[in-house]
Parts: sequence; structure tokens; C-alpha cells
Amino acid sequence: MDRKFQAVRGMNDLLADQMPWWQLVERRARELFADYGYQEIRVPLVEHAELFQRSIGEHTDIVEKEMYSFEDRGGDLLSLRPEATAGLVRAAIEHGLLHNQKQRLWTAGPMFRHERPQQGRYRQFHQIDCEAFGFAGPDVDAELMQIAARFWKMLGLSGLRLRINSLGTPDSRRQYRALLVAYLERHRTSLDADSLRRLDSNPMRILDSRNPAMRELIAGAPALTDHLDAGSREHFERLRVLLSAAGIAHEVEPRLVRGLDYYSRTVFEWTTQAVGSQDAVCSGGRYDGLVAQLGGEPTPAVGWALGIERIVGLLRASGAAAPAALPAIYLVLAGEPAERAGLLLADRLRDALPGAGVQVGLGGGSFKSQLKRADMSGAGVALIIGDDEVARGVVTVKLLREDASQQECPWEELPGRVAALLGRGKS
RNA sequence: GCGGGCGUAGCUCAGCUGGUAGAGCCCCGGAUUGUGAUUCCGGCCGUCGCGGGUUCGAAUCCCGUCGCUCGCCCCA
Repeated sequence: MDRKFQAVRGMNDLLADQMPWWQLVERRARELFADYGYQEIRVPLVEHAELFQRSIGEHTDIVEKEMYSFEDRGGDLLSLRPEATAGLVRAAIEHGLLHNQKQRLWTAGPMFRHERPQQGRYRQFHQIDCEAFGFAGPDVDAELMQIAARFWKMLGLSGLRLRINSLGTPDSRRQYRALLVAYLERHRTSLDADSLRRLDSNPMRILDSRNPAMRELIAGAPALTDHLDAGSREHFERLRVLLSAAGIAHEVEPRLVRGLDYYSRTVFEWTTQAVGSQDAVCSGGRYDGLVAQLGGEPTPAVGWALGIERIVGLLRASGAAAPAALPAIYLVLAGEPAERAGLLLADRLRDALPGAGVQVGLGGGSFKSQLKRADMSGAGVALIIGDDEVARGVVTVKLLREDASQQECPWEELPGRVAALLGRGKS
């Protein structure tokens, strides 16, 4: 073999030391959505490429250069999903979920974008995503932000900032866009290369440029907030009232523009300063036109997505220790007769003590190394079985975490004895 | 697509101005023929990312290439 296989760039293996955090995040998310009455659904990772082109927008970076697209054997052009919303909307329409109904849904899973990986940004990354359909008012916008805020609280995360903005309706956005382009054209000579490029394709994106040299120019630009239609302005103002009443801290950020074409009215983003330059951990917005655009009945909708990798990064950076699942009991088996008895005895213990965690010292080795492995396993109790114990039908019980002389225990009494030891250890 | 940094043992890394590769951790065995977490001894572990060049001699210098990583763009 002249070549070791490596994972595809930007697609990471999640090893055991990572999983306690992932499991924590996923478990809490499940509890969170249950608490708000959101239902989980799952949709395929692959959809027709056209679904994403039409929903996300032809001229977005995602569609233009980041999608994994391929022709399948039947000649269909398919894509790995770069985000979750389009697939959820497609499924909701396809199964009639939006027919005279309101829906509050969530999903989670991998997304794929062909970007240059860096900290917090990967080609396969994972999102938790929730969407509410059929609610036109700002109350559901506020609820979605409340859900996210509660999630941070459940996970013990602090230091996250919520910034909100309104993009208005497609109509008011078009008018504003014309004003903005006129302004930028007048200052064309001060634009940087990236902004010049975006002037034609997506001028509003110039507003959230990170280039400090552009700051002054941007500050002088007409503000989106000043050019909203009356309905959008009222929606936005009521949203702010609701957020304040619910005790959700937020800032209006007139320059916040999201990268996907389908957003209308409310957009928002939670950011952090704790993990590299990819600072957005959760973001979303309202997309009232998308369902109709994809062939459904006109249905107002709003949702957000959060990046699990970024949340896990925050948790790790916060110094919190993830609860690792350790076995409570480790079975040391010395010699062939003990090995023969060990598996069954371990299962009896599992029957009697479900959830405790019983690990069998497989693979032999010296007695010393077996005890060493028992210690390393994190178990509190080592049960030692050798030829002598098998012959007499007993087990040697040794406490690994405290000073106490070890004792012998007949097999029949073992579950009760161990239960008592574990109970004492916990209290 | 564009920049910066880095590739030496499974992991973390040392190796000065070129002299033919090391430490710690891990793992295994022993000191203690059945007692771990402390100690001591021993063992295992390498195409020095890859290819080419310079040289008597390259982990070290030069060129190329691949990979990883951080950042830009963009985004979760």
C-alpha cells in the first residue's frame, strides 16, 4: 500500500473525546424543542440542485461556488444540501403540511459547502435548525429568538450577542437597493476590490464588509432601516417591543444583511468573540416569499440555524467539563475459567444494575496490567475473578477510589453488594 | 480562489552554523509468580510528508509538490 487514506478535506472524524459535548448539545436541543412544542422531522441530505438554486439564489456564493453538485446515474442534477431550510420547505409542501396549518418544526444534521476550511468552518458541518410556518406576526420571530436564548442558558453559555435587522419586503428592498447603488456609484473610487465586485451582484452585502477602510463610506450610506415600507417597519417595531418584554437583550444592527436571497423582513444573528473569526453561532430570519416561490400556497415562514461545531467550540472554550460516560464496575478476569464465567456474570450485573456501566477486562495480559486498565477505565469498583474465585464461587471486590480492604462476595450476593457500594459512592 | 504558519515515533515535541535521529507520554514486560493510581529497570515504536537538486555526507540548505492549520472572501 503506497498511500494512506485520509478524510476528505474539511470533513472531520468526531472521535470519542469530542462526543460527550456533541451528545450534550444534541440532548439539550431535543429537550429544548420539546419544551416549545416544536416537532422533529428529518429530510434527505441530497436534493435536486434546482431546489437550492431557486431558494438560496443563483447569485449567492453558496450556489455559485460552494455546492457539491453531481449528476446521478439517472442523469438528475443533485446537490448535497448546503443548508436545511430549502429541504424542509420542499418536504412541508410535498406532504401538505402547510395546508391551512401552522407548523413548528426542527431538524438537525450535516450540511455541505465547498469552502476553504478554517477554525469553525468545515466542508461537512452540522446544524440544528428550526422553522415556523404559517405565522405572519413578529410574535413567532420573538419566540424563535427566545428559544435560542434559552438554549444558551441551558448550556451555560454567556457572552453571546443578538443583533437584529429588517430587510423589508422585496419591493422596499428593491427601492432601497437602488438608493444604495446610486450612493456607492458616487463613491466608486473609494470602494475596495471585493466591494466593486459586489456592486453588481449583491450591493447590500457591501454593508457588512469587514474591511476597516470601508467603514466610513458605509457609515455614510443610506440606512436600510430608514427605507422600510410601513408594514415592515411596524413588524420590526413590534418585534423589538416583544423582545424587550420577554427580557431578550438585542441590538439593532442596520448593516446586518444575510447572504441568502430568500430573507424578508426580520433577520438576526448571534455572535461570539470566543472562537476564532467565524463568529456567527446562530442566525436566521423571515422568508415569507419562499414557500410560494417553491410552488406552495403563500405561507409566511421564519427560522434559524445554529452551527454545532461552533457551539461545541464555545463549550470547550468555556472550560466546562463534559460529563463522560464511565463504567462504574470493571471485571478483572484472570485465567481461562474466569474468562469463561466473566461474560455471563457481567450480564447478570447489568440486569441488576441497569445504567451503571460494567466493563469486562478483555484481552488478558498480566494481572498487574489488568488492574491498571481497571484503574484507567475510571471505574470505582474492580471485581476480580481468578481460578481461586471461580473454584469457590466468589468474587473479590476491590474499591479503586478509596482506602478499604478488599472483600470476597459470593456470586449470588454480588448485585446487592455492588448496588450498595455504588449507592454509597454517589451520596 | 488568495495570503501567513507548520509537516520528525500512535500523541506532544527537541534536534544550534549539514556529520547519518532523540525525549516525555502511551502501550507491553519485570522488580512485587494474583493487586492499580507513586517509584525503579527494560522493551516496542520512525520510508524525518513526498519528489528532485547542492554536497564526500541532508531531518537540517535550495526548488517543486502534497497535506494540515490560521486568516481573507463568505458563512453556521
